[in-house]
Amino acid sequence: MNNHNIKPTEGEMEILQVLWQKGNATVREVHEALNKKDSGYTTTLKLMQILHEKGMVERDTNQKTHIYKALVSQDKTEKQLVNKMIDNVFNGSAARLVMQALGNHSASADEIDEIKRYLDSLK
Amino acid sequence: MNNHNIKPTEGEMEILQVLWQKGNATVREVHEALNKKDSGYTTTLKLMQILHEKGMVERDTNQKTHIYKALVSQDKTEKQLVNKMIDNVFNGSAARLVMQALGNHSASADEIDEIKRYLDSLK
DNA sequence: ATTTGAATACGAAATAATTCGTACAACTTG
DNA sequence: CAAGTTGTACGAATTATTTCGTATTCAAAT
Repeated sequence: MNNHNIKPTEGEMEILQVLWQKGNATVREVHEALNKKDSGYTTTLKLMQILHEKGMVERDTNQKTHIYKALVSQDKTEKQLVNKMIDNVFNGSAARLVMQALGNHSASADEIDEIKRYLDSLK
Repeated sequence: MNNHNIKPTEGEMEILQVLWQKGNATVREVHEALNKKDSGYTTTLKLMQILHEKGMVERDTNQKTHIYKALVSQDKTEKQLVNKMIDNVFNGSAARLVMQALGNHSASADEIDEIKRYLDSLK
């Protein structure tokens, strides 16, 4: 099995987000998308280089300005983080996490309908 | 407002879990509940002392063996972590987190039923 | 061609988190 | 009561993560 123990740090996750959203991007684009006032350009660069070392992103170095692209799948990475949270925080109960997530302002009526439809499709 | 920026680390969370579950416990009880083969008793002790410094737990020091109890609410702490994940990982969409959590082996048929009942109760 | 600006490389400092070693205090119990 | 056991205290080592400083390269503009 391939992508076994990917465990992006928090900083790495922020960058992966941007790459997933944009498809591919330069360091500057990522840095600006993140719009961090508390850390500089070279910090973002370094983090992206680390992601590359770890094999989580690839980059095209044909031009002077490298272009990055995520190699790890958004879906798998998300699942991994969610599973980790289910284990660490909710004692293994996916249901408890779901209910905690829904007992939130964040879940609108529309979202709830969407989830119900999804649940039905699982049957 | 009181509990403003609680952000337990991963190790701290594990301990809080045990305290929430047991109501209160000694360091040894927590350490054994965690059953970590890779770190010793004094590590658990230290972490619990840090939790105390940070005001997340209280302890009864009347006996030689101190008895710890969580001060932060399980519900609030869980909500905080879930909201953080919704923001950081799912771009603000609770629904996406829920679906990711359910598209898992971890969600059994029983759990799915339970969630459906819960969703109905929200209407 | 020289200067300037924007990029990468990368070691190392700064910060955060975990883990441990060891001193010492308080209770067994033989 | 002496010896062993179990506990806390806490500084310091270790490890992980983030951040930065600075050298260097490349390309564009003067």
